[in-house]
Amino acid sequence: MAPDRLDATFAALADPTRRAILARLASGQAGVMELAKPFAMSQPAVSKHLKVLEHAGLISRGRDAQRRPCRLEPLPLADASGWLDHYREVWERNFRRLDLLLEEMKAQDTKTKARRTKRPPTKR
Amino acid sequence: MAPDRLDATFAALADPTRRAILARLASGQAGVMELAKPFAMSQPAVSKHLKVLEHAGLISRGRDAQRRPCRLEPLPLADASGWLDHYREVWERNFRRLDLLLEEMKAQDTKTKARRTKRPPTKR
DNA sequence: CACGTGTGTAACCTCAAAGTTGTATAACCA
DNA sequence: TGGTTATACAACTTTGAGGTTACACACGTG
Repeated sequence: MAPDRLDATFAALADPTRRAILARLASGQAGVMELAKPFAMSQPAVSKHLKVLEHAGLISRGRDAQRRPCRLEPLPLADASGWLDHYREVWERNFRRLDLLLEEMKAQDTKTKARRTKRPPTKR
Repeated sequence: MAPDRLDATFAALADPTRRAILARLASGQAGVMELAKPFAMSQPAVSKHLKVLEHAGLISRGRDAQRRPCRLEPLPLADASGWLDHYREVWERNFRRLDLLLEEMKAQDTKTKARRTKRPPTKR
């Protein structure tokens, strides 16, 4: 799973227009005009979004006369999902191990020690 | 789950430096200097990345003397993961229903019909 | 108090993303 | 053939992301 691939996938997903396009494509393939209709934006703009999605491997395109229908390509979604799940799992394992608490205790200890060695010239 | 929130989350995850920071934080909280060490980049640059992550709600920050330790905040990860899983599921359901195949058959039929009505003046 | 350390902020540069309009290409339709 | 439809491409503008350096501020230490 190349990092560049994840870069492209997450960057593609960061735009609400592109997520909406993917959502639409989840219910079947569609042409550019059909995809562009719901958006207050020109057709070239949508074509650019499609190019981004295609470059990220999230969609692929076919031919039907002068139309270039788009279809969803779920593998990059699976990769991204895998990355997220991996780190969520790691985090939860660490949370269960109470590493966080231990680190906070250590920090607290350091602070206390520091305060202790600093006390002498203060009020009293 | 507001769309802006997903925007911020995915945008934050689109940068390899930030993903690496999150990976590091998965094994416990850390200060800015500690996080900056592995990267060929200045401390302010790392601070900017941390600001992005914090704004996306992916990390939160505490106080330990002059240090501002960062800790992973997994909820946005769960949201993003949920979005991905949802659309993967929808896509797979559609795939099982063979919608794709049906649409391709329909397209094929249209093309055939068109070719049929166009034939007359051609060879034969 | 003076100093070093850890961080945040400001001003700046560069580049690419996201949109626009206008035009070209390609396939169907009359 | 000429016209319409679906799409791509090119050139341009604006905005923001990601990096830099220089500097300010807060806090613990000698």
